[in-house]
Amino acid sequence: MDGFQRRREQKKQDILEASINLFMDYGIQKVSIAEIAKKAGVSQVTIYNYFENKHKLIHEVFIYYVDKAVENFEQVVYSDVPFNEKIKQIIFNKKEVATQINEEFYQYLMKEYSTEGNYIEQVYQEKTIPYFTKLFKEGKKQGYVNPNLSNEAIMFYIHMLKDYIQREDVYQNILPLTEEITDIFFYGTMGKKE
Amino acid sequence: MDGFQRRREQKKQDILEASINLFMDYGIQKVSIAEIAKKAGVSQVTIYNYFENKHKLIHEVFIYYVDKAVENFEQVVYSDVPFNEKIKQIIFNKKEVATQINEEFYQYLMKEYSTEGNYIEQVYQEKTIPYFTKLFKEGKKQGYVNPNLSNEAIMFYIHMLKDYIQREDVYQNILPLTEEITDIFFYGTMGKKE
Amino acid sequence: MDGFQRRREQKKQDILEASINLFMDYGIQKVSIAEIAKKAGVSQVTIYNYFENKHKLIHEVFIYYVDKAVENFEQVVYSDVPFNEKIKQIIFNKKEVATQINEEFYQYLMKEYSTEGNYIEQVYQEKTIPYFTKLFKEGKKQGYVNPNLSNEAIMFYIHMLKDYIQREDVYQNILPLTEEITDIFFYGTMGKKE
Amino acid sequence: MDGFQRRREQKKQDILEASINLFMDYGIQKVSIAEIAKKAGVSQVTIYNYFENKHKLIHEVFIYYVDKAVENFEQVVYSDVPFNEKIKQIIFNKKEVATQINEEFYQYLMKEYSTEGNYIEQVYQEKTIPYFTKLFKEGKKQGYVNPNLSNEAIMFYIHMLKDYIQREDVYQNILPLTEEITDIFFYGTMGKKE
DNA sequence: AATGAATGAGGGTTCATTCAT
DNA sequence: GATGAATGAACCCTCATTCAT
Repeated sequence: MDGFQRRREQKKQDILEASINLFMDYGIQKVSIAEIAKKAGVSQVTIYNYFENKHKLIHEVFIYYVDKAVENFEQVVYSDVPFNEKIKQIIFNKKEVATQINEEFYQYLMKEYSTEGNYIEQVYQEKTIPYFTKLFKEGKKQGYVNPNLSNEAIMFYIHMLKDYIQREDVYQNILPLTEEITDIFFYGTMGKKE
Repeated sequence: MDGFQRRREQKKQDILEASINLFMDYGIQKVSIAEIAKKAGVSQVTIYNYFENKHKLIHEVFIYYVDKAVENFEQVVYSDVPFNEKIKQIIFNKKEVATQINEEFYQYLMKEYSTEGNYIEQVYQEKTIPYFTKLFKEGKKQGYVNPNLSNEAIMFYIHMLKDYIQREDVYQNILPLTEEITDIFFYGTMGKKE
Repeated sequence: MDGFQRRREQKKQDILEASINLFMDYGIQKVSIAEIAKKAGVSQVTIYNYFENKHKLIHEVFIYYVDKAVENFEQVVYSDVPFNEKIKQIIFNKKEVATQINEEFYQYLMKEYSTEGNYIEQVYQEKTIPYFTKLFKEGKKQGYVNPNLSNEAIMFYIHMLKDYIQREDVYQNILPLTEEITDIFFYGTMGKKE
Repeated sequence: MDGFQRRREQKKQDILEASINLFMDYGIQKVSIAEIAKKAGVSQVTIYNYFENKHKLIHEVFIYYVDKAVENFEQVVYSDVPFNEKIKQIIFNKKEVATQINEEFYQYLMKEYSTEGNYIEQVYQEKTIPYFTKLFKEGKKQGYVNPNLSNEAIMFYIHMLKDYIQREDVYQNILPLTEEITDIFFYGTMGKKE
């Protein structure tokens, strides 16, 4: 990649990063192209040169985000720590984008167009589910997961925890509860067997 | 309340109902005053006569929504069924608005202004927490809740489940998992003690 | 029609008139909604309140224009003057909009959308052609039209003359040639039979 | 002309050809510099290197077009066929650009600036009119043109026919009428003398 | 109190043109 | 001389809000 290419790629990254940050802070619809342009330090038209229109930009931000999330997930799954540690990391590692998508993102895209849903579905089938399967097999072997439970149900719980905790308004308040929350995840409200 | 008053009150209700429905379906920002007016069968200006501006309208919709939710919650708590049934009802009774607010609502209001947060906080302190406390005491007595767990942690789980399941895109897919999900809530991923 | 209705109708007319004048002078694409608004003495948004979008406005201007033209044509056909006089009037009466549409109008609409074409076609079948038929029968009886000629060919000539002469840049220059032009129409370049 | 010069000249031609084709198909205003650049296989800036700005480009396209038209006209006039054949060729030979300019071209340039008008006027005085004079003298000698008619009037007819028939929307529909149309041109609506 | 009509401000997008390499 | 990248200005359109009746 020559200098031109590299600078072009860099600028694209800048715009994507500016977008993602603003979207996270203010939601998608509230953020205008003008704002993104300002934050990325380019003119509005430059954004159009790279992304054609706002929806295409959102789409690429979305892909960028999903890919980063999956990559992150992969790393944790293949890391060398016990099962319960992995779960904790998956659930609580904020900013290290999630296996599940931020709600407004998701809902926005689901309602407006369906292409994005396909991408998510595909990534899901090809990557997320296999990782989870591997993970749960491990969990069962280590005795953390009841073999009678379906993978779906556990995945649901993990997604939910991860997604919910990611919420700006939630994260702040539950940090002191981290231990208890993981405990409930493993042992339920009834508590540990002795 | 005389005829005038009553008709006035009725119209206000109509507007609130129209608003809440549209907000749920399309999100707050996508819904224009014109659309609300049309759905409520009044002119735009009438909305302004009752609510001053869009933000005030949202605010009142919000109050309306929270009050309804709390009322609902109260009923379940005081109903005559075992603890685990109550929990199931709280978590899975869709449409019977929640103890927790729809995310976009919340985020929107949190970001824009802080007044609403105070109201929620107040309702929380005065109503929601006491109900939960009563509920958990019951749960502990019936053996469903480990006495060592803090109320906060359990409330966190209930809120999360309720809120997450309320999501349009989620609800459809997890209905068959209902039983398993409640099981995990009570017994954790490790499963029942025998 | 009450005062409200009348004023509304009046304003709509104002906008249509402003549009048609500007379109005639500068072409359709060069004219912005802002300019029309200014000329009609209303705000841009008012135009949108009446016409939804620019294309719909153009469409209505178009209908307005075609209808006026046909009406005009009808009057001439049913008037009480000899055939050759009628032809002269049809061809040379400028501003009294034509049986045929201004080119840019036509081309623009033909290219962009096809609905308008249908309307023209319809008016053509239902009104213009019958009037022409009547007119030519008269012309043949009065000896101005060779019975061997098809109506289509004569209509072509009339349309052409009318349309061409309507052109801003042409009209000015051919006024002194009026007589000769009508002569050529009736007698050809070869000239009168004696 | 050396290699450099020649390649330069070639590129200019490419741009002019690309422009003229696009202008004919979509009208002047609808065609962007970007589109021309793409069709000509050069960068936008290259166009600016050759033509300074869009208006200058249009101007040169215009000259190019007029010159080609006159050249074409000249060929027909000096060809070795009878008068009526020449007329037919002038009028119906589509694509072989005309003695008269395409309307949008003309109107656009007339309205925007006046320089182009001068060029046309000049070509007109120096070339077109002399050719026509020669042509009509021939026509009169061969008995096709009434000697009492002014050259202006006949020129008007020819221009009009040529220009009108060039129109995309017209050309398609009048092909079957070719014979009749030429007949009317020579003999008028009253028909041939016997 | 209620409405139809009107508007200023702002958003997404396009385009002729210039900058930097 | 040629290009990819960048831009200011303008355009169509929407929306919360106000005016006039």
